[in-house]
Amino acid sequence: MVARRKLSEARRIQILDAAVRVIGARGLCDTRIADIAERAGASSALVLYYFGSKDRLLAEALAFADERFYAEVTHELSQIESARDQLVRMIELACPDDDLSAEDSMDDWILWMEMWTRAPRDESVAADRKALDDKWRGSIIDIVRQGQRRGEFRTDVDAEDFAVRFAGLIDGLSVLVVLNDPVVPPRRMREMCLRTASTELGFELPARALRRRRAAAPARRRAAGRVG
Amino acid sequence: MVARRKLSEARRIQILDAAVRVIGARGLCDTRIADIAERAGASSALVLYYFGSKDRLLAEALAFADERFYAEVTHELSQIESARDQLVRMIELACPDDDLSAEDSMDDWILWMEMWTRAPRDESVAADRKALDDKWRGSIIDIVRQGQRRGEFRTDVDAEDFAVRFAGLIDGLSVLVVLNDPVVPPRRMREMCLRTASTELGFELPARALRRRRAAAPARRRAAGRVG
DNA sequence: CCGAAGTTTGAACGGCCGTTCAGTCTATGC
DNA sequence: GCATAGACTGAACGGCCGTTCAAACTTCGG
Repeated sequence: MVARRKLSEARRIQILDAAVRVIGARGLCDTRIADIAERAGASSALVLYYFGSKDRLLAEALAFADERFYAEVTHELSQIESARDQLVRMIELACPDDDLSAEDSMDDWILWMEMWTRAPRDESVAADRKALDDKWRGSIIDIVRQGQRRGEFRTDVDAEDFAVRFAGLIDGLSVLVVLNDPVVPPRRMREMCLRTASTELGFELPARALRRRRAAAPARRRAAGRVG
Repeated sequence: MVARRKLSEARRIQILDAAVRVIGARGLCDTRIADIAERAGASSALVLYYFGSKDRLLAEALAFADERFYAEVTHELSQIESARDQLVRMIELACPDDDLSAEDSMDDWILWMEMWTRAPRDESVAADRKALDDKWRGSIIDIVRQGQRRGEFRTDVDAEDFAVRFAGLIDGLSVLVVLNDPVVPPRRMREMCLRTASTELGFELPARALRRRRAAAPARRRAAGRVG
C-alpha cells in the first residue's frame, strides 16, 4: 500500500510535468486534457481520475512549475556564501536561456506569464502567484540585507524598495526575451540586470559574470520519461 | 453608399470596443463571440459577418486597444514642450489607475498581457506586439534625446539603453498593479518610476508630480453606447 | 488463491460555441 | 416605386472536448 502510494505520487508528478510542457507549447487555453494524457503516456480518463477536473489540473500545473523553479534557485543559492555571488547567480538563473534548450527552459517563464493572465479570474492561481512573488522578492531582500551586513553592498539602499524595482525589471525584460524580441536577447537582459544591481548596490562584478554564457544548466527536467 | 461605409465602420469600432471590454473582463480564452455581440448590441452572426472568424476578431481587438492607448499618449505628449514634463506625464499615463475607474482603464494593460501569452502562437499578434513595443520604446528614446539636447537631462546616459530598462520596469511593475498586489499599489508604481527616471536622467521632479493622484483621465471610452 | 482496494481504459454522452445559411429588413440609386 | 446591395438575424449544424461510467486489470494482504 505504501508502494502504491509512491507509485501514484509518481504518476501525479509525471502528469504535472507533462502538463507543464504542453502548456508551454500550446498555451494555457489551447491545452487539452488529451494532449497532457498523451505526453504522460496515459488516457484522458486517468488524468481526470487524479485531478478531478481540468481547472484543478491546470492550476496545480502552474504552481508546480514555478515552485519547482523556485526550489532549484533556493537550493543553488544556499551553497554560495558571498551575497554578491548569490545575486549574480540568481540573475543568471532568472534569465531565460539562449542555448539549444530554448524550448525547454522557456516553459517556466511562459507559465509564469500564463499565471498573470489567469490570476484575475482564479483565486487559487492568484494566491499561488502572490505567494511565489513574495518569496522571490523576499529572497532578494535577504541577499541584499546580508550583503549590507557583510559590507559587500552599500548600506544607504532600502532593501525592500530595491527588491521591488529589481524584480519588476526582471519580469519586464523577461517578457521580451521569452517572446524572442531581437531588441533584448538573453545576453543583453543578463548584462542589464547585472549592471543595474552592481551600480545600485555598489559592488564590482566578478570578471566571469559578463563573459560567461551560463553555467551548466541544472540537470533537471527530462528526467520523467514515458512509462512503458 | 458612402454613408453606408461610415455606418459600417462605426459598427466595426463598436464591436471592437465591446471585444476589448469583454476580453478585459473574462480573459481572452474565455471570451465568446456571443458575449461580444451582446455588449455591442448585435447578433453573433453579425460579428462574424464583419470579422470573418473569431481569431481575426480577437487579434484585431488586441491591436485596437493598444494602438488607441498609444495614440492617446502620443497626442497628449505632443502638447507638452519640456522633455521632463513629457516623461512625467508619460509615466502617469502608463500607470494603471487607482480610482473608481479601475475596471475601465485596466483593460488596456490586461489586453497587453494577453498579447504576451498569445504572441508565441500567433504571428500577427506577435508582429503587432513588437510594433507597439518598438514605438513605445522609441517614444522614450525621443524624449530622452530631446531632453539631453535641451540640457534638461544628463548627457552621459545612453538613451536606447535607458529606454529598454525603463520600459521593462514599467511592464514588470504594471503586472503587480493590474493584479492588485498590495505590495505595489498604483501610487507606488508611479513613485518608483518617477524616482528612477529623475535619478538616472538627473532632473528635479516637479513638485506636483509626487503628490497628485492623477490628472483628469482622458475622456475616452464609454463613448460608444448601445445602438438602440 | 481470493477478494478488496487501487489503477487504468475505451467508449459514449452531452453541452457548448464557432460557423453557416437562407432569408428578412432597410435604404439608396435610378 | 422598384430593384439592388448592404446590414442584419434566428435557427440549425457539426465538431470538439471535458466528463462520466462500467468494466478490466493489477497488486497485495490474509
